Amino acid sequence: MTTDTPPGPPLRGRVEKREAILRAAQRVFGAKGYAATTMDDIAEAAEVATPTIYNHMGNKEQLFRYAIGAANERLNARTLEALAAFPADPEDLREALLELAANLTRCMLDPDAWAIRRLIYAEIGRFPDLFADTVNRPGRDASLDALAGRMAQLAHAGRLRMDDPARAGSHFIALIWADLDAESALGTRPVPPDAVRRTERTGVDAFLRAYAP
Amino acid sequence: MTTDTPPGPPLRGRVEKREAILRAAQRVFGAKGYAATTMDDIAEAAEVATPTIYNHMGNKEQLFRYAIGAANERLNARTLEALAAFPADPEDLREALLELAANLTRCMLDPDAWAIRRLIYAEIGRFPDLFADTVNRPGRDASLDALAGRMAQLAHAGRLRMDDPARAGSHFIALIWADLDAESALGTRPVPPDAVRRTERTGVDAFLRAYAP
Amino acid sequence: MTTDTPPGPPLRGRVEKREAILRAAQRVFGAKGYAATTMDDIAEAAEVATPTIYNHMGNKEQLFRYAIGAANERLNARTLEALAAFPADPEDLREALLELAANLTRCMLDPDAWAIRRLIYAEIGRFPDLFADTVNRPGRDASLDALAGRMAQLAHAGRLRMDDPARAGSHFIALIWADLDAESALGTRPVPPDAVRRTERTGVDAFLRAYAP
Amino acid sequence: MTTDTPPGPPLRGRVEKREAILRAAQRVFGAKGYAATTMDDIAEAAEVATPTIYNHMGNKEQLFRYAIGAANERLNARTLEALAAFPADPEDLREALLELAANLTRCMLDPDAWAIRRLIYAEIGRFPDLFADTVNRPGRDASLDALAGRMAQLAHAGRLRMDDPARAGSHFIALIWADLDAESALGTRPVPPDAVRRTERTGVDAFLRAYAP
DNA sequence: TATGAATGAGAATTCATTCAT
DNA sequence: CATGAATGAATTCTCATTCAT
Repeated sequence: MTTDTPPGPPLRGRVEKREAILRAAQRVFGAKGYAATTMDDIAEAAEVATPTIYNHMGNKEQLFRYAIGAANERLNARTLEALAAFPADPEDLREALLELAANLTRCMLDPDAWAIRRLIYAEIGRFPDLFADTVNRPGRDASLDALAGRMAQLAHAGRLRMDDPARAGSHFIALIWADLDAESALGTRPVPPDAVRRTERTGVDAFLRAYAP
Repeated sequence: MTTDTPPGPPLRGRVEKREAILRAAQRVFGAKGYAATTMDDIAEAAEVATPTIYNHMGNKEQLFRYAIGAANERLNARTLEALAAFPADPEDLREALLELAANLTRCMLDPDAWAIRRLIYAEIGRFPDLFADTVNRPGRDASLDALAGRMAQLAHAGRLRMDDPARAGSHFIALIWADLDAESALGTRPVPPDAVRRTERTGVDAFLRAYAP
Repeated sequence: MTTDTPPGPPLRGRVEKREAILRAAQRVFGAKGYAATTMDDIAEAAEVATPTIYNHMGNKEQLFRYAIGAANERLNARTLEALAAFPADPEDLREALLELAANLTRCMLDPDAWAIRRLIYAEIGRFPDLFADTVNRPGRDASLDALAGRMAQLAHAGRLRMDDPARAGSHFIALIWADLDAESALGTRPVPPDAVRRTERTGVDAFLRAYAP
Repeated sequence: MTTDTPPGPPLRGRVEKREAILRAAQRVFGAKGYAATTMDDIAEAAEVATPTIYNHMGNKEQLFRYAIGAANERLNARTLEALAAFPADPEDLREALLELAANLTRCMLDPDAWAIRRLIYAEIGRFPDLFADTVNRPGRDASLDALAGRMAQLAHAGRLRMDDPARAGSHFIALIWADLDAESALGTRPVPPDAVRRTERTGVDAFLRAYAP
């Protein structure tokens, strides 16, 4: 075949290299923060020459945005998955909520999730739109909406009682998370599984006391 | 009289210089993050020559620790104050909890508090002991202990019912804070006061439903 | 049929590509100087891929030489043309010299000519042979020789009086050019036509006073 | 005298360092051009650490402007000196003009002068104001004004005849310079002294023929 | 003690050039 | 041949830190 300009994504060539760069960037940025991470660090981690990063990503800031965006997408997908697994009309509500809580804390305690969260906290000053555009909008909002939907279903089914399903969702998250952030020293210290379980259980129970009909 | 501070805004004595450096460091670190802040930035903000900072603080890392420590102390004092203001045996429990909630969120939404929180999130990777030694131990723990004490008092007085006062305190904080972090875009966006009030109110009410006898 | 040149302004054949590269190189080198010009700049201006330049021209230095050479050739041709247009035995000598002066200054004030002149000034340090081999020899020398020939003719015809026709030619050029270089800010500022005319006229008149019999 | 600056010229003070940097910059820029000169080159030539250059000069462009400005000043001073040495009412006009011519060509053929001239030609594209602000205004204009003044004096004394002294000055310069630029290959090749003398002499003679009363 | 000046060690980014197709 | 991708080697500029006063 002659060359008939391969149609499709304009970004051509070694897609694998692009992927490797993004993965490496997530890893290194997550470990060292934005400013302390050098492009050479990432190049080395990705096993690529430094200029290759510039060819693919433009500059450090762009790379950061791409990396955050990609990581966030991955993480949000897992959160939505956890929510999707929640049964429409659970037989044992407490049991179902406990499992949901376990799934959610697992997502939130994941080292990658912590890394991203720390990065966003750290850099929101210099990337003010990052939170709104990249993180909150497509990620957190979607998850909270989905959770609110579940809450509304439960209310409609008479299993819970609430005025504002979105608020109930927030409260659910707040209660099962409680002070796990402090316990894990912002993700830098593993939390013993039974401490997590206990936090989830007491959270779910408080939630049920507050929202059971 | 030792120091005859020359009139006007001019050069200060010894201790005042140290104070000025610490204040400047809190301000600049808080605004730009650790790595993006230069010693010259701080020197300029403190109206001091750069080597003076080294004379007083040793090096950048030390300065950071001192600055975080000082800021944290100030912030914690205010939190403890808020807790101390809680009446021992409130007449109207809901009213008292609402006021406590308002005091606590005021502390937590304070721009300085956000700046410190962001810094700690950002740098905990490179200052692993910072959280444990400087922040959590003398600060958060004290506050949570004080709150737990209040909860225990209320339980003992039969106003609330709970197994674990510390946990109840965590739940209280969690509920009145709910998603104020997202609402304020991690402290980079002001939250309308009535949104804060609503969050506090729904939080307090959920708490009361969960913990009232 | 090997090439099925896609329609539009598309890829050219072999020689046209070489031409396009040379033209682009003259343009870009002329605008930005040697060191500040990147091969990618030229590739983009020539609508060619960068390696194609290497295929055709070897390397940056070679390309520079080729480009300077080609531009110089073009410019010199125009100068020689102007000289050729000078009548062998002009009726009105002053008129004829004025026209010659106008033709020559037009060549010398041409933006392309300025660009090349600036380039040569700039790079003669790093391309010492450039001036001798590429510019002076086939270009300037030829023009000055031709001008000297004209002068000799005029002397022989008794219209002018001189010892050294080459020197007279230099003086002619010098006088009609006078400080047009400064007036045009080395070619970066247009000179009003009547200022040019005045310079030519006063130059020609001084020349005639100096060289008329 | 407190400080007896350690022996030799090794460690300098403050102003001396600035001077050394400027001298080195003139030398290196003059030899290699703006873009091809690195700050490290200059630092090495000045026996200074690279950041010291930034402390003193800001950045490369600033340094270039300072260097050009300083060199230009020096050169112009010498040109004005040459003009000042011209006698108010010379006994032998031709002799005086020959001496002036010799002084002027000496200034103009000076390697430093050539270096600056080449730099300005080279960089006027990227420093459009350089010529107008730094070079032409305080330098060339002053010299040409002074020369025009001399011409006017000579005209007033009846030694020369002219309409426009400034133009006569330009013509003088043009004639005594003639094609010395080409002869010296833009300053990269020494011109034998007697070739210079001959150019001056023929120039002065042509000038006298054109402007003698 | 406080400071203006100096510097060694990087860091982001660019560029001429070469592969592999 | 032409080209998209890749890279080693700079280059400008910054910064924490130290001297010398």
